[in-house]
Amino acid sequence: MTQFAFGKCLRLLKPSDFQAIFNNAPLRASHKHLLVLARPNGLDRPRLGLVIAKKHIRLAVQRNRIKRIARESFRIQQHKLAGIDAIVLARRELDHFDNAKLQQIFRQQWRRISDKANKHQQTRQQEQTQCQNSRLS
RNA sequence: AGAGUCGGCCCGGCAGUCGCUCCGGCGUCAGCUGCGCCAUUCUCUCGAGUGUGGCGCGGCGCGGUGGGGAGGAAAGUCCGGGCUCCGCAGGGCAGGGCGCCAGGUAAUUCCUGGGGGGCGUGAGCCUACGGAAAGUGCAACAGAAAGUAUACCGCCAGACCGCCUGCGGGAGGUCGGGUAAGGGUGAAAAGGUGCGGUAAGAGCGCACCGCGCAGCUGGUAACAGUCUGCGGCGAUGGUAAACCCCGUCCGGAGCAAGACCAAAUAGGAAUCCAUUGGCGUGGCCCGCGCCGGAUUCGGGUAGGUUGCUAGAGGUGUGCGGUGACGCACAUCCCAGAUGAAUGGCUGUCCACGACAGAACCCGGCUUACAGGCCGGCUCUGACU
RNA sequence: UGGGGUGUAGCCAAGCGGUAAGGCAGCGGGUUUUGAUCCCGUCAUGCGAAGGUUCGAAUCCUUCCACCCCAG
Repeated sequence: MTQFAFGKCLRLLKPSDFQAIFNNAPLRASHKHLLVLARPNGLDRPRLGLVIAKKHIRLAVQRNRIKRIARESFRIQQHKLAGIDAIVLARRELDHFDNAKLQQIFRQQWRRISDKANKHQQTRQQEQTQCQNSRLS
């Protein structure tokens, strides 16, 4: 089952990678205890970054747990998110959910991101075709 | 059996499946890259540069495979070290820590053993426990008086004043005295109990207890004593987590320390000479560095590599020691990430799983915490 | 991860061994026809929490808790 691997090429590794998404994130999915920012990266694979602040999630054990669940969920869903860079930001009280509930929340957010990504791509294609049409006419 | 106390150990187990990270070894048809050799193209200053191809070796990546992968507190950062840089970490001042004694240790404010004091029937537990006769200070309010102690009420005899009288004296007032037994205040008022003593009282005297000083004995010492002698004890009140004194220890920063490779960008950097002045450096001074002159060419931001885990290491046995611990031998290698791994899901078993996540490494302390296992000892009850 | 700092009423704060100033806000009353101004009074069960030293602690000591700042 090699297609579900989650190596270093599927993660955001540099501060510049993170900064690029914070500066321009056309795809957003918000939840009461969670925020996902994303943008197309022009690659054939998705990449994930995690920002779990100590200010919001106090205990290191809880921060680790949230990161594990987020990565696991991303790993399962990676084929629906191809070509997208995503950052997950934790908000306050995200550690109040158990593992099953967290997985459910993440699955929901990934679906919303992939839907928006498809729509975004369509609109861009439409814009391009419109441009071409207008130029033709 | 119940209650208690001290010490040691464990931190869900098993199976399946999908992942992460490090290490070893294997493969690599195709991918990226370094080095060497060979062949060859072009250039010319004719033995160098450049391009292409082949072979070999290596690295990255990829694919199998084997193995390792959080804690007793990984936490708080309260102490102590190692390590690294600041020239050496040296002298003085300032500042700070510690504080019964002896030992252990790399070191400590830690640990072990001992002493004093307190708690408990006991096993045991707790203990910032040097000095107040070096000096300075503090004690609000209350109280007569709060440190060279003190006379408010009271008690006592005396002198004087007038009053009553059964002429013995009695009650009252004033005056200057005696007194620390009694009352009252306070957190605290300066030995206790008893007998004697006295005008009333008082270590004023005596007995016992307590206290102080000196000696002797025991102990390395702290200290102890049915020991001896001396002192009536207003000697020497409390407070040093008040200043302080005495003894003892401490240079400063911290792996984001530091070292190396290096796009970009800027014009400086290194060595030697000079040491008056200016600037800088750990809190300050001594000290040290820079600014000046001469000579020589490299410098180091993004990013990467390293530091980075074999250590005051674990386990076992023997020996020394009351013990902390030390010595010897054998044996084992047991996380090393870096946008940051050590996990998800399913099934199953049970005592239904607490507190909680390594970030340079150790030794302690403190705080959080569901439960389980083992051993020593004490008390109470029953039976033999 | 390392280094440093701060907690006193709803807010801003002084005090740093002897019964917690002051200002703003709030509440009650007075002045005024009413309001503003002004005047008077009131508001901390105890100084982030728990122990300890002391006769006495916001203050001194110890251990915790919360918040903030600095360094890639």
